[in-house]
Amino acid sequence: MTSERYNAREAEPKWRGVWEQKGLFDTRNDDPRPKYYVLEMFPYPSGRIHMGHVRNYAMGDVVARYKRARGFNVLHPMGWDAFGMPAENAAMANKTHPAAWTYANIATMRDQLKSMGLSLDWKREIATCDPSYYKHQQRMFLDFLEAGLIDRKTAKVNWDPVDRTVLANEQVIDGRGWRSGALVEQRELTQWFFKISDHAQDLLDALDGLDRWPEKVRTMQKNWIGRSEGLKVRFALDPATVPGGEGELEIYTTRPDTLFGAKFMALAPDHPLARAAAAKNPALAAFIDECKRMGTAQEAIDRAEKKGFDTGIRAVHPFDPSWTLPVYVANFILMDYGTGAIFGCPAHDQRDLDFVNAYGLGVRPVVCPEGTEPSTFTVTDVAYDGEGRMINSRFLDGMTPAEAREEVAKRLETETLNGRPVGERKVNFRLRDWGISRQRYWGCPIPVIHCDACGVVPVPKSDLPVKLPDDVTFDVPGNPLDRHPSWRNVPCPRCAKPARRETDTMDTFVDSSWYFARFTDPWNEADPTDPATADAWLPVDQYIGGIEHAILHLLYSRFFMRAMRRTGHAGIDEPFAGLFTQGMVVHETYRTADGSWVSPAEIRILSEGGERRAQLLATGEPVTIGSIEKMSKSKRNTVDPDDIIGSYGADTARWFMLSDSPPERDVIWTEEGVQGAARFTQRMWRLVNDIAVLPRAAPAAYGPAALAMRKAAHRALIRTEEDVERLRFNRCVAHVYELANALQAAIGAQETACPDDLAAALREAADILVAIVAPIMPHLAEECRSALGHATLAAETPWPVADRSLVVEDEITLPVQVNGKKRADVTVARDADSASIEAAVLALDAVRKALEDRPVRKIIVVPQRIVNVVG
RNA sequence: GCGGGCGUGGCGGAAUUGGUAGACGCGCCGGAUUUAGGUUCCGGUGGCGAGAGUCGUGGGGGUUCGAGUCCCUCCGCCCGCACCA
Repeated sequence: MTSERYNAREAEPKWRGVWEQKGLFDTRNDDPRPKYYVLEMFPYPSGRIHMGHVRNYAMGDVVARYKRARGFNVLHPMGWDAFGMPAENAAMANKTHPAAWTYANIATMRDQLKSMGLSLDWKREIATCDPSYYKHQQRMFLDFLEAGLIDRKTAKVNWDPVDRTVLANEQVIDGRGWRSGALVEQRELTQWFFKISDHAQDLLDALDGLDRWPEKVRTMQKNWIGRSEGLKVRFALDPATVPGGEGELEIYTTRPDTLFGAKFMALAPDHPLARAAAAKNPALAAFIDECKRMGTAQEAIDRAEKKGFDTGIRAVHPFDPSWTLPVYVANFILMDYGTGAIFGCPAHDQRDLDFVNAYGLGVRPVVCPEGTEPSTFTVTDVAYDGEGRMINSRFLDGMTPAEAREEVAKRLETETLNGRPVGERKVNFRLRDWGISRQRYWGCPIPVIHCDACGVVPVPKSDLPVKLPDDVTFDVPGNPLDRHPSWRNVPCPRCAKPARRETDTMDTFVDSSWYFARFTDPWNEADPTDPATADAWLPVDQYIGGIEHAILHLLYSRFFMRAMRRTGHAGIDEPFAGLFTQGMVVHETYRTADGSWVSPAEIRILSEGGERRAQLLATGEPVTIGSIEKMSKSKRNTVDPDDIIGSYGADTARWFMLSDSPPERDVIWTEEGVQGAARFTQRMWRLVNDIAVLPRAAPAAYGPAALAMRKAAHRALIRTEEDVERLRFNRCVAHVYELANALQAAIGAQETACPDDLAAALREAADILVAIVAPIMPHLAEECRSALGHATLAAETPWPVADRSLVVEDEITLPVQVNGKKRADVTVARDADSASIEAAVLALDAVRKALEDRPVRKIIVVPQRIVNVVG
């Protein structure tokens, strides 16, 4: 009976030292055991770790430690997503260098992560801002360029006026830059693009094979890729109405079945035909200008009402030369989707309906819902986009829309205009190419040189890396590389004449698109990967991170893996076989009377008669308890992991993080919850010490109490296995509590000396308890294992072998229902047949009473489950 | 508007996937130990009822011997995408 408390502050560093000294978590590539690669999304070195990191890395560490105990060769590495804007902002604000700021943050955060007791292979640590990393990224850029995976083109791009850089479509959220929050403008710039859209179909198809990804993420990617099947249709233009002899207008539609409901054509404001018409029509030109002004901000586009301008051009209906349609320029048509032109069918498209209602162009329904009389079917304010039968559509009448689509496609494919088919089937994707050029300093330089004579010349691979110059300043806005002559001006590698380096750097999402592959062989100086080693480790078996990367990082990585395969750096397509997206850490918010936010560390919670109140620690001033929100600096509702680890220990923080809330949901951080977790560490320690003093024995047989103990232990073991495999950590925690409760009850029930059989059962149960706690609270597990007299470390102890025969009961107690309501229990032999169970059930007083003399109509016996008597 | 998810005690959540609703934790109530306790231990804790019971998983309906779980319908909340032709 020990009265000594478990001292996490002393024990935790001690055990970490032992693990490190024995190199327990260093992973060898030549280890013959089956591999398991578990990876958490690597952090941006922002300064200090936050509770979100603690949650993320605690989850990954449980998986890593569990799989290691199960005999896998586990790869569990850590690195730093170290390029990016905040380092430049810090450099501007503090007159430091981005590298100095970044590496200092890395040093701090590495220590913090180490204090969590994570079983990481630190020998594989990488930082993306290190030339030893980005050198290989530049090499792959050149390989991709050779393989035709990269394009340089002028395109309308998203320009962030605050960060003064280009953003990818994926980085524009609600029309604003994902970092700066500034309204994004559209600009024409020459940029480097990864041709991700060439892989759209493959990226879409392969989603079906990612069965260990959350359905939600797959759906989001599916929608983002945005495949649609349709028809390109070329409309002849009435020669009398065109500005400059244009003969035709090509549109894209997914609803060719509604062609007989067409009421107008519409062009994007920057469509060539619109420009040509505007050249001769000042009013139209003014309208287009107005659209463009609106168009600079994505958000304005979303809110703008439907506006159009009649160009006076008439388009000829493909099925009727005598039928012409007005051609409008409209503000809701996008130049970069389809062909930048549409035909409008108001009856069956809400947008088109709004448009004709504004311009008085009329509506003609061509699809009639089943059960509605065609002659009375009208569309006024709400477009009908459902199924039905074709009407008002000549040779299509009576068909379903699907049949009509096929019929129209068939006819238009064979019809010709100017010697080419009028219609052409076309699959369209919403996914655009990935623009990677950024006008920033703190990123991976794009390894090309611009020569007036030779054009774009790749930097010879032997000259890599193209290192960032150190001597830069951030006192003026813009890209310091642009104004660094000695770095920028270089001879052309091809003709040796004066030339200029590319001063754009790569989007930081490029850095994170292959780091998981680099971890497989981070020491390789010659190549980005050793393909055989990469293929042996990849795909990542379990990837864990936030849902915010559902599209950006995960889609880019999937593309990059394919590109690496094409260029011989790996042999697989999909980087992440299993993906888990964890929830956020949230906390109550607090405000003083004047409305300013107060941090949890500054207040005291008082509870009186079930009412919770808060007051300021310093002054006693009352504080309002507000809603539960994501931890954020602005609302000051953060809790510093250092403080928690300092006062309670890493194990308590890890334990609480994984208790209660399912890992995919948000977890509410509460002081009471942490204290509960801390209480359990002490309880576990006492329990283990109580058992450690019991005699060691090898009993010949186990009595009922000992057997019950063994059953409880093996049941907890089996359930924990199931739940760790499915990442249901909250249930794992519950199993631990249940076993601890059972152990405590068994010890408490002993009034005299503990018999040998029970002592042995308790020791076995304690070992199992330590084993199932170990992945979550690894330091405490070591201390307990040592107290129980074992010489080996918990971290290198194989997972206990569950005895499944123990959890199979000889006798089982079945609930007995009468007409669906539980009235009794019946205990029968496990393999009792239905007839004997029925007899036993009918003999029960409670059953006879519940039946109230009604005859038994039926008895349902569900083996091992339940009995229901129907009377 | 389109797509996805969710709704269970005072709170976080379990429920073997159609089979005893509320595991486990937090909180709360009572008792014991303690000079004291923000320690530890024991007991209790969905509502109503003295009790046998009875009601109960957002509301209503259905399928079934049996529904938190399946179907229909309504209500509420959350997330993602959004003029994509």
